[in-house]
Amino acid sequence: METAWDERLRAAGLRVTRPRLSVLGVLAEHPHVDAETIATAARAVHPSISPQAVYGVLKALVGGGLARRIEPAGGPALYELRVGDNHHHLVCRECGLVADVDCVVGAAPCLAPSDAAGFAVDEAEVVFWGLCADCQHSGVVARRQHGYGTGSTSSSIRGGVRA
Amino acid sequence: METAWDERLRAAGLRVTRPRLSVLGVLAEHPHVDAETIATAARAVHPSISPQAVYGVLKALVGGGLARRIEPAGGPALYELRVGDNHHHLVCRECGLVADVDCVVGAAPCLAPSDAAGFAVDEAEVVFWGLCADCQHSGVVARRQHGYGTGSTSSSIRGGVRA
DNA sequence: CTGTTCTCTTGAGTAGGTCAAATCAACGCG
DNA sequence: CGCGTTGATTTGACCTACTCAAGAGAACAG
Repeated sequence: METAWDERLRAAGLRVTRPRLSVLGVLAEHPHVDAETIATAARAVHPSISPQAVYGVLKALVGGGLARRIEPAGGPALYELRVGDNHHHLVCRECGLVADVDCVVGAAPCLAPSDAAGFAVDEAEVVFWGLCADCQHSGVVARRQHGYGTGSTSSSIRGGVRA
Repeated sequence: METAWDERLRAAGLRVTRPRLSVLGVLAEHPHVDAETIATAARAVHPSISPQAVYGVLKALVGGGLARRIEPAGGPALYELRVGDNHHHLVCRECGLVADVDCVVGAAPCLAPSDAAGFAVDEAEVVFWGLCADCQHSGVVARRQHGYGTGSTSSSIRGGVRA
């Protein structure tokens, strides 16, 4: 899938650099990943990339509208390339797996709270919490809760299922 | 408002202690506060309370179903006493003010994503992002984004408007 | 009043970021 | 194609929000 990242970067007013292309490559392969995982995976392509560079790149991508940042409670921020289509997320309490869901009730009714209390709402963020198919069959009873894992310096790539 | 916190604590299988009553008192006055602010306010009532005690108390309260924890992206966790009624939140991007909103479309339609992708969903979390009435009139253009404030060791009490 | 058990205090440690200064590379210009 | 400007990356320090562990202290049943 030869995407023209060059053009998209330039269109956003950003320079085309190796670190940025590496990060975009990782994001294209793994729908929902945290910064650390991105750094690890990107290093396979561009070994000299530093963790802070990843943060910088991600901030630039989010700022330029090429990526979106989501922050599920109790875990690190995740990044995805799917932007501008108002979709939401399913998060597994047990393993952290994230899947996309299209907007619940059509276009953007989520943008209309029953009573906005004077707020000018510009975005509605919806997160569905539950157990993914695998974890349901593992007999586990939602241990994850919130709090950072049991010391496992996680770096597992959390693939996401497209809804 | 003389609430029988004693009974509610005991009903949840928790002991009745001074720190717990102090924290409950603060939460009753301020609908959506972070742990640090709770600690500061609680110290006015019970000076010897430690920050860690506050974390412990909050964990106990959440575990016992007396409080709820919400974690808006880009900021510290907030706690509230309103539990068990499936309501959602409006968050101001500028000042962080949080207001409650009742469930958008009646009972719990939020619990039915269009395609659950095999997940067993047990909760739907909805956050509406925008600008509160005050910040709209201040001519500011959403500077907050995410990231911890400009060094101000914040302790401002963020009151919440009941929707 | 006494003992058990839970809770709080104290202190140390951690993940997941942020910010600033200096080096380095992209790319428009001639 | 080389040059300079400007933006990107490296390097390194720092910070917030939170967790865990060990011991002292308080709550409550008997």
